[in-house]
Amino acid sequence: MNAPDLNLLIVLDALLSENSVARAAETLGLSPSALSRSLARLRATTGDPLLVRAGRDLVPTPHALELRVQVRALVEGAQAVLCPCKNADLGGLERTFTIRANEGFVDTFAAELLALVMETAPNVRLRFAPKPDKSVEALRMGAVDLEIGVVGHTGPELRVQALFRDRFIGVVRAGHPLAQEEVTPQRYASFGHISVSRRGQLSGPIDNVLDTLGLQRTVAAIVSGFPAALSLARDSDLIANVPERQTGKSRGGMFSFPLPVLTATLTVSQIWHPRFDNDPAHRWLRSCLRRVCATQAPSLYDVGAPEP
DNA sequence: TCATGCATCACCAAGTCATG
DNA sequence: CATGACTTGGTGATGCATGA
Repeated sequence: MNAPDLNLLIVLDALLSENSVARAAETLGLSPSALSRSLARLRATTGDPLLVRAGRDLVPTPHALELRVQVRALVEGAQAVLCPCKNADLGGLERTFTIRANEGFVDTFAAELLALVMETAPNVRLRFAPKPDKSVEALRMGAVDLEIGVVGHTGPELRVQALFRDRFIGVVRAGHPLAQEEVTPQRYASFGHISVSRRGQLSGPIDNVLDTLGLQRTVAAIVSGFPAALSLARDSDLIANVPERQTGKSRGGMFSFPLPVLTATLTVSQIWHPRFDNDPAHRWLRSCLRRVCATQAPSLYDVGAPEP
């Protein structure tokens, strides 16, 4: 039996990352011709064209797209095996971790997390990326190291670990008429609301609950993040509905109240790709996040799962 | 139409490995 | 140890697609 040349995996990984023979060659320090020949061997080995011409560019075949994530994980796994001690020395570790989290989480936890990280690994940088969407592709491709959020439709292979529970509360400006008396569902619904939605959705779970009570609220504004909602509420008579734990630092001087309608609590989790399961530096970062979240939300930190 | 960028092919050199 | 087959990567040439 002829064993396949495993070096071809590295070539395939570069090709599927760049979608270009020339750029992949540059990445690997080879000539375009040498890489083109490697691509020919890959085609012969897999029995699939893998990349086909589309005008001036190359585009991956469906089979290549299927292989992309697997090949990336294999190459990174091999690199981890061959350099196992590279990341074990946290004091000398130089690495940038990309954490995708909403602004509220960054406001609340980033400073303490950074302090904890710097204590052990002074050369590590944290990049907090916005959440334009909930695409799992960035986790799969390694563009994002950790995702922080409520688990939705994640990829089946992704690892999830609960960090803390949160709940939505209502927030209005100081001196708001709502703060003068008990907040009943009727009074709550009678004021204008600010909806937080990246996709610009007008209604959500709160509307469903109000609907069962025969009530309807008016959403006067839609914003993409919780800090923006609080800022708008501070200067208007609108009600912002935000998660309690992730907005603690931004609500100073405002009136906060439990929602007068029953809504589900949120479980905020850290989510990562299994390729990082055994990466010492990644494991350490996950433990730092758990520690910070446990410190900042001790009464709610009762959902933690053991680190795999 | 022509310049440019890109992938691929033909040919050559260097290294590896099996064989006598 | 010498030799030949095989593999891999480089150079240069070629063909194709695109945009000015």
